[in-house]
Order: sequence, then C-alpha cells, then structure tokens
Amino acid sequence: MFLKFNQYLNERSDMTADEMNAIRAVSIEKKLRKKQYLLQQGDVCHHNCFIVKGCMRLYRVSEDGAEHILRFGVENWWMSDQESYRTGNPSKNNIDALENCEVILIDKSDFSQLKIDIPKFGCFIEKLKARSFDASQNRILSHISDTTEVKYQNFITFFPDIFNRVPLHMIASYLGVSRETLSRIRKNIR
Amino acid sequence: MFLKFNQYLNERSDMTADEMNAIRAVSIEKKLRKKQYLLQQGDVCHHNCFIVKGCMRLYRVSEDGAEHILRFGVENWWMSDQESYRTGNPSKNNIDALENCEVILIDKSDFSQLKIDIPKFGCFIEKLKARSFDASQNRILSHISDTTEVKYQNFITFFPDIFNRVPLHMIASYLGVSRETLSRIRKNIR
DNA sequence: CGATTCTTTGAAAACAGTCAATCTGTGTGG
DNA sequence: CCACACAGATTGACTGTTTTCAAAGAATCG
Repeated sequence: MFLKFNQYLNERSDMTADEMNAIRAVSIEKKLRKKQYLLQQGDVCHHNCFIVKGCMRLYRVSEDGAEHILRFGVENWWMSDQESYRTGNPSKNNIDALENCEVILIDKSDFSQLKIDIPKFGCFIEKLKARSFDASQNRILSHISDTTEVKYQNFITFFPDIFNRVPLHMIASYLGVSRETLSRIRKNIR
Repeated sequence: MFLKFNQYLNERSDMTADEMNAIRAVSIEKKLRKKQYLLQQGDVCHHNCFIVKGCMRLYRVSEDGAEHILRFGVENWWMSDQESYRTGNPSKNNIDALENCEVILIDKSDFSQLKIDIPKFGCFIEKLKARSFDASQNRILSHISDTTEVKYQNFITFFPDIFNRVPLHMIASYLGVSRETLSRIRKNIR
C-alpha cells in the first residue's frame, strides 16, 4: 500500500531513499470499509490522511439533520479536517468512506517533524495547501456568481472521476441544492 | 505609516529591532485614493499588501459585466490575489479602494526572503494562511447550507466593522444575492 | 443645488424547495 | 432462482423564495 504513496511523492518532488524511509517509518496503513468513519463529529483530527485507494467524503450534519458535503476525496487526495487538526478542537465534521478504502495516516507531530527534517516535503505540502486555497476561492466565486446549472457542468468537467462514482444526491449536497432540483437540471441538459 | 505595521507584527509575533528593520527595508508605503485600483484584471500580482488604513475589495467582473466581491479588507488585513501571486499568471480579479487607503507593499521576492531570514515571520504568515483557509471552508459551508437570511446575520455579527462602512449592495454581491433581495431581508429582520 | 450613488418598493416571471409517489437497479437471504 | 428490501433517481403538484425590471425615494458629495 505504501508503494503508491511512494510513487505519488516521487512524481511530485523526488526523494532520496533515506527520506522515503523516514516517511515510511511514520506512515500508518489502514483499511476502511464502505460507510466506515475516519473521523466523527466530536473527535479531534490527529492525522493527515492520504487516500491510496477508494473514495471518501467530508461533511457536516446541520441542526435539522441534513448532511452537507464539503468535499470529496479520491486516490491521491488528502483528507482531513484542517480546522480540528490545526486548533486541536473537536471536529464539527464527519469523514467517512463511500467505498472500501486504503489510506495512509501520519500523526500530526510526525507530520510536522517530517516537514522540518525534509524541507522538500514541507515545501511540497505548502504548495499543495496554496493550490487548495485557490481552489476554495474559486469555489466561493462559483457560489456567488454561477447558476446551479453552470456549477453542475463545472463539477462534471473538473471532477469527472468523482462524478462517475458518487451518487447524484451527494453531488447535489456538495453543490448546495436539493437532489430533485439537480435531477431536473440534468434532465434539461440532455 | 510603518509604525502601525510594526505594532501589528509585534503584537502577534514579537520581533527584534534588527528583524523589524529588515522588514522595514523592503516595505513600500503607498496611499490609494478612493476608487483607485491596487490591482487590475490582467495585471500580475507581484506584491503582498497590508492595509494600514482604509477599506478595499477584491472582486471579479463576469462576462455579463456584473461585479462579484470575493472579499473585503480593512485595517490589519492582507489583500492580494493569491492565485496570480502564486502562479505569476495575469489576475482575473480587481482590487480597489473603497475609501482612501494607506497600505504597505512587499514585493514577492523580498517577502519570500523575509520568510526564510526570519522564521518567526514565516511561521506567522503560515498560521495566517491556515486560518484563512479554514475561514474559506466555513464560508463554503455557509453557502451550501444556510439561508440568505442566516448568511446576512452571520456577516453582520462576524464583520460588524465591514458592515458599517460598506454599501449594502456590495454586501449583497459578497453574499451572492441581488441587492433587492438583501434589502427585503433586512426589512423583515427589523 | 444638482449629480451621483445607494436603497427601497411593487409586480411579474423564473427558479428552487418540499412532499409524496413511483420507478430503477442492486444485492441479499430464503 | 426468485422475492424482497434497499438505496438511488425521477416526476408531478404545490409552495415559497429570488431575480428581474422599472420606478421612485434617500443620502451624500462636490
């Protein structure tokens, strides 16, 4: 399982064997079954999670019990609750597996140490975060300026891999519309 | 003008006199008149901008000519187009002054050097970015789960300082609703 | 004061949410 | 292998919200 993570890192910022071993030493391999929680509301997020295989979602349950999906994650994505991870406060969100998953966990303290010991690694992670921030901004822009139809079209074109393996009602949740509305929009497009 | 920036930095991560001088050496003081652009669509964002005084907005103009406000900035906030700054590509956004402003600019290469030379500074900036990312996530959550009324109430409670000095139609733009709708919502609340 | 910018209002049309019912495909246990 | 349950998708009818357009009413500024 670690091999895929190894490949991922080497493709993006090549590591020496020693560095790779240091990363391996703190990597925890874990398998999740479909519907299994990686993080549950109230837990503190202590790990960074890299998805080797499978599909996951991060969502929040609102007062009225509705689930709101903040993000999806598939192969080669990272998945954690940044806010809880950063602050050490209990998470308000849930992360669970939409398929059987294989993930690699790295504990927060190990992860910080890696960033210090392997500047290349730290630098790579920073770049990732920066891109992730820009993506957030673009998503916000989309929310304040695009019609639901455009948001849906964008989702399909930018995340076809997610679109093809996630039920439509979850995409509706991610976009912030009811499943019925999304169903009708999809019908109009055809 | 630099004094305020000095205070800001010292309150959050205290600096030695030498460090402060290094920062001062690369700080460019600038005044902007109301409506003046700091960055215009098509420009590359070469600077980080710290707002000493005044109020600014970052917005995008869509195909149909509508302005969509991505963020506001007031005293002690940073204001730049992260995406253009990071990639070096022409910005798709505009930044302009909503009031007469005093700002401090630091060139990208100087800024990176500061982060290296003064780890405390780098660390502070990273924390800022992390919090900013979490704020983005919360804003996205709000967009997919809150009613317009709740979004408006949240804006008032979390950014009363902005609410009090920015016209309502710009808040509408920030929230992604028409000014008429926001005007009616505000009426219902009273 | 006049011009500009901002806010409010009304009425019609477009859009989205809710509820209830139905349809579809998948997989499980008897 | 079939019957059944279950999760997901679709549809219709209705309700509620938001946009749009047009007009008019405040507020602000030079």
